[in-house]
Amino acid sequence: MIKFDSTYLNFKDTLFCGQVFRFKPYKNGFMVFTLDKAAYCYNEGNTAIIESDDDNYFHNYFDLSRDYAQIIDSINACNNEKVMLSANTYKGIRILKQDKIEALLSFIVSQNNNIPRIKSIIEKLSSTFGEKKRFLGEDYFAFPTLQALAGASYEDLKACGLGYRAEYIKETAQKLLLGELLLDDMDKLSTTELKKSLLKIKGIGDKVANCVTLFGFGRGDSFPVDTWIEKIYREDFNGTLTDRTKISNYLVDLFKENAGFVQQYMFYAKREGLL
DNA sequence: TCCCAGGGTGTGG
DNA sequence: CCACACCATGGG
Repeated sequence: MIKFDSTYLNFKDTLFCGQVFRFKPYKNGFMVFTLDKAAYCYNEGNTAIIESDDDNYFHNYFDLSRDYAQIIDSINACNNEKVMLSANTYKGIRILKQDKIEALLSFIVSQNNNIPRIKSIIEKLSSTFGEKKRFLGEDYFAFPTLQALAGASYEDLKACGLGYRAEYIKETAQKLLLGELLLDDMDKLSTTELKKSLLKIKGIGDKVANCVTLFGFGRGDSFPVDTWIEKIYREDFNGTLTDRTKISNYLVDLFKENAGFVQQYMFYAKREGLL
């Protein structure tokens, strides 16, 4: 069990802010699934509590070694009211350090899709192709192995709701399985070079690449721009650019290594109606 | 029925 | 380089 101050760790906001898709309400909090692991997470008073069978893994997963007070302080020096309001309201969000492969495949699913459907597709992929597991008396399914996804038929993949993304998932799983894509070797690349490498994968454009560098590789100098962020840029930054790649580059340049955190605070704030 | 969703690819200019 | 049709699917 892990106990942690809840000032910068709010499970509801961290899970619902759109960075992750495998979790469900459970008792006083949530059950969170990643790869083949599970954790029961809840806030109680000023304490955040994580019960799992692999505390080391979840300590890293929830990014517990990072000083979020420093990030919030740094953002509060930016002199932009909308940015500061978002960050201070949702300072309980942490950027999860997700598994690279799970993040990459999950955000391929996310393209031109909405969050409830992304969740349901990934759940169905897991229940169809993943190993059945059990934690705290609850059944769940592990994220599918590369072997399972690479060997799946398009028919079975589409039955999970993937639509035209089925071929992206299968082809990417095959490349990962065969070692044609070595994500761990890409850790040493600069973020610019890393994005360039990810863009070579069919099904990954600038937005998904930014999600993978941020949520899978922990690169703060990423700013995924989707329809919501484009709206924020237009309405809350009074921006005039229309090309999403240029908008992303502009915002990364503005917030540097904290860009990804700003992105997530504001994305959630916009969706929650705060902005 | 059309529009939208954490967009991307392929083609034609 | 840019514009635009098209890509499955389900909810509003």
